[in-house]
Amino acid sequence: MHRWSQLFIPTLREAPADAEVASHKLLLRAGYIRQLGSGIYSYLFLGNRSVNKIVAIVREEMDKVGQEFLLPALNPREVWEESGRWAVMGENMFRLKDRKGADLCLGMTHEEVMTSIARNELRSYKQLPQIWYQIQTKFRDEPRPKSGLLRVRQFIMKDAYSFDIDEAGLDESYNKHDKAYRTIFKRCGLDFIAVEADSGAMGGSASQEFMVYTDAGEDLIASSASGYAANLEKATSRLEAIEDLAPTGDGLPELVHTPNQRTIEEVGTFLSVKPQYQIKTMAYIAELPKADHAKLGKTRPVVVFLRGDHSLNEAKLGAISGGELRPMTPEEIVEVFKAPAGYLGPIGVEPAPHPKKPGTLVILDKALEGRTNLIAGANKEEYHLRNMTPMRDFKPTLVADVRNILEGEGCPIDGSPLRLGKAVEIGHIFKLGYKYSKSMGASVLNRDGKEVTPIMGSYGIGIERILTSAIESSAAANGGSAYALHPAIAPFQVVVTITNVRGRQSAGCRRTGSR
RNA sequence: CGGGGCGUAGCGCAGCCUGGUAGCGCAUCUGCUUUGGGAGCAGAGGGCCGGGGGUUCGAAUCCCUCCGCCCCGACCA
Repeated sequence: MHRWSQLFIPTLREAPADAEVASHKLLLRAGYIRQLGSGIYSYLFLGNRSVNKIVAIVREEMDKVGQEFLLPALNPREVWEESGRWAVMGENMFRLKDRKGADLCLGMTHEEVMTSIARNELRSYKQLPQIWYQIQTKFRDEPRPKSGLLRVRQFIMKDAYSFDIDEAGLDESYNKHDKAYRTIFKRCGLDFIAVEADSGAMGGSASQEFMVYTDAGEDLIASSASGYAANLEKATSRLEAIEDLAPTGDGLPELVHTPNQRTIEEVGTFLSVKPQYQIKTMAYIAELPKADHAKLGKTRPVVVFLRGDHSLNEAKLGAISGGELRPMTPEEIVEVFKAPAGYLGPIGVEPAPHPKKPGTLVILDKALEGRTNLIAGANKEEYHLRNMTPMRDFKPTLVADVRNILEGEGCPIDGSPLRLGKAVEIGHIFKLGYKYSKSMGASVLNRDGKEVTPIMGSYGIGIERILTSAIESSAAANGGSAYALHPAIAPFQVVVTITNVRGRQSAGCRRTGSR
């Protein structure tokens, strides 16, 4: 039992001006945390109690599937060189030198260290599967720490790693984590949602993020009543069928004079055609990764055709094009299209025959598949074309889903309306594959006495994010100025307060309060 | 890193434009009163005005520079 009057709980009537999001203000005001620097926070008594309770829940559930380790936060350069991430992590990694001048870094994640242990110790398939986890402080020199505890440079993560003999084993380890995570978040009282995530350049076969809807979040996710849920970078939707325009003239592409009509809106108004009957042309340059330089060159033009009222999802496009995307300069546009922006379209653009072959990568968004008689730029100043029909009048390098879905569109499972909203990621489970076990040379002997590379998974939970997202959710339901935590993660479950000091009975209770 | 903003008492702010060495609310401390919903009255303490340099008789106020923090964009727990 603690006596409030003797505790250090520095509450604030007013939130410091630096605090923007609700959880940040409230954590400060309730005396849970204090800021030390950008993205660096001290957890005071109350904050630490909550964190400890969350950690206890995480540990309890994780002990059901794995074994707890504690790895060093201070890592020598060598292991990170082996995986290639000493270079990849760039500025995000805190680096330092020891007195002898040797390079060290502060761990941002621990695939390398875990794999080095696995490599040194695991010899036989009989030792697999293994699930090793830890609850430890991570360091990341974020480009922009923000929103209080939501995005910081030092935070507590539960990170777990699985080693299996084959994919079936990985599936099992992955599913165990999926289950454990759901239990953990439920016990913490969170209203969470599991979404399909972009596995990105890491090249894993599956990846799931656990998200909590909140405006303070940085991700956009879509979900529907059917149970479908996905990160916007992955989300697809069912579109209502559109009855195409009737062809004009002979039904073949027909030039229309459209002086000074450049945007979708302008052309639409000018020709009295809604945006969904138009083709939007987007022009990018992909700065390709070094591995592709020999084959595809340093950069390649990427041209995308979208439905007029749709917007491009750069993450989806980036996954297809590879490399970093940037918009074309006016000069580059003229080079590729032979026309200035405002009149761009498919005709005359030379598509690469295959995504892996050099040349302009031309992508037709799936939403335009099967459409006919669309309006598009003519690649000729002051002209557009009617009757444009994809695949008949032009062929892209490939057809792909590269658009952003919109709120209310039908979900791909049963067509029920999609809810789109910002969310915070509280956990992520990820089928890693062989990336680290291979690059770092981990292997075990299989049943046949042959050396095989174990397959890995990695799984993370942001401890503080459980706290912050819980507060964000509660604050949102209370007008932003108040919150309540689930007893499982609240610093205290019961506070006894005397409301009438004159009442002898209650005054006498002072010393007998319970936890 | 690019763009925007801020840095004056523990917290929230005013003063800066139109230089004359600092003020308000809350909090804190003392005393008295009060006591069923974050008390009232009276009094008190507390400020390197982010750091350094410059202009000036004189700088919180003007100029230069550095530092820090927040917000908007590329990352991820």
